[in-house]
Amino acid sequence: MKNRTRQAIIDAAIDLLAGNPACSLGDIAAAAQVGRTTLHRYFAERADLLAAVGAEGGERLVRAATLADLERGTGAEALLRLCREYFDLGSLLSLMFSGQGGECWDSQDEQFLVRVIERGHNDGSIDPQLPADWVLSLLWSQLYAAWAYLGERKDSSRHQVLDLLTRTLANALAPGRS
Amino acid sequence: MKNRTRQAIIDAAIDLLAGNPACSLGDIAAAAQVGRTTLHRYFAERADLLAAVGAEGGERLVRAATLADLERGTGAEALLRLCREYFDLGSLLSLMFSGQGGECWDSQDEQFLVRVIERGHNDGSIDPQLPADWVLSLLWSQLYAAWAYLGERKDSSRHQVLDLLTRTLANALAPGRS
DNA sequence: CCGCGATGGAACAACTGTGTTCCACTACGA
DNA sequence: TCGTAGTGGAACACAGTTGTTCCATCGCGG
Repeated sequence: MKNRTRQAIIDAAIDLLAGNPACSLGDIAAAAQVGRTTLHRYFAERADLLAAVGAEGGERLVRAATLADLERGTGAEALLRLCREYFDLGSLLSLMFSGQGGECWDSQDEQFLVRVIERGHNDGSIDPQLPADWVLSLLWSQLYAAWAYLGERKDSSRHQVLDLLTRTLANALAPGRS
Repeated sequence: MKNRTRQAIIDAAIDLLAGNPACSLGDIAAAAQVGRTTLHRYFAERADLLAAVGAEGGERLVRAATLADLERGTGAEALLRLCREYFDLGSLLSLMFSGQGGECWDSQDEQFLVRVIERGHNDGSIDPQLPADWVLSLLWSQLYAAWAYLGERKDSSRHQVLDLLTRTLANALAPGRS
């Protein structure tokens, strides 16, 4: 099963690189339960593996965005649905946030999200005083915070943390009560 | 001026480590406009430099917390003042957030902040449904987001970004409008 | 049973970062 | 002028990572 092995390597790479972007290929190979030789057989250079990880990450992001059905409801509702889908991406979040997210983040996708936020500006569900790119920064940083929070405190359930995340994010984006 | 050199090295280390926690000592020495030999003369091992950076970071954090005068006003007001002070710490934020913040983060300081947040729970300025440690995660993640946002978009002024940060953080912490 | 694809291990050279030693240079005060 | 503290450069050995080559092993279908 060639694809099997390839996928195992990419999955392990995502997990390890999320925690330590400078981790060695030997560590990744070990985590994937694969010899370092085999890893090099699939990805000749480190850069090749990073590219594959970036591509995989990009796919997962697009898939999550599709699942979120961003056209439906108000801008804020769509963004919160996206937030829930992204939260399920797990350690990929750390990789996008701390690592070189530029590798897999398509500016086309970003433009799409900006339009969703602007929809929220117009329908009154997102404070128009918050620029769209600031809202995106906020989304990513809170996603990362929630993921890290879940990792540190094993006693809180995934659902509880997701609830905190959506509550604070929704509040942060809501227009003032004036 | 021995202290002069030492401080230049630490400052350069904070700036460079914030961007790349795995950067080489040679890079840090160059950024500090100091020979690598001199760097090793002040900090025999890499760990020694990291410890000094941690100590410096801890001092700056405590100083910022003191300036914020956390005993005054409601819990939320105190936290927002702290946020403003922390924002001025600049690249140190990245180091605390992405890097091994555990090096300089004193659990005693953390307990103090937890009490401030609990004060906010009691005086009605912070949503009691948000656990104190989640509020802290939120504070750090939004601080980091704001700092990164400012770094990417040189056209937005420090004041504008700080305004966005305090607005969204204040909203996120506010109790529900029910 | 044989061949073949996939794999893992061992060994290697090249490179980078680290820590050390030694020597030369400069500034400054006695 | 001399001595000394602070510094920088060159060179070295050492360790870890990387990329490569070669060979041995395992499973499976012909």
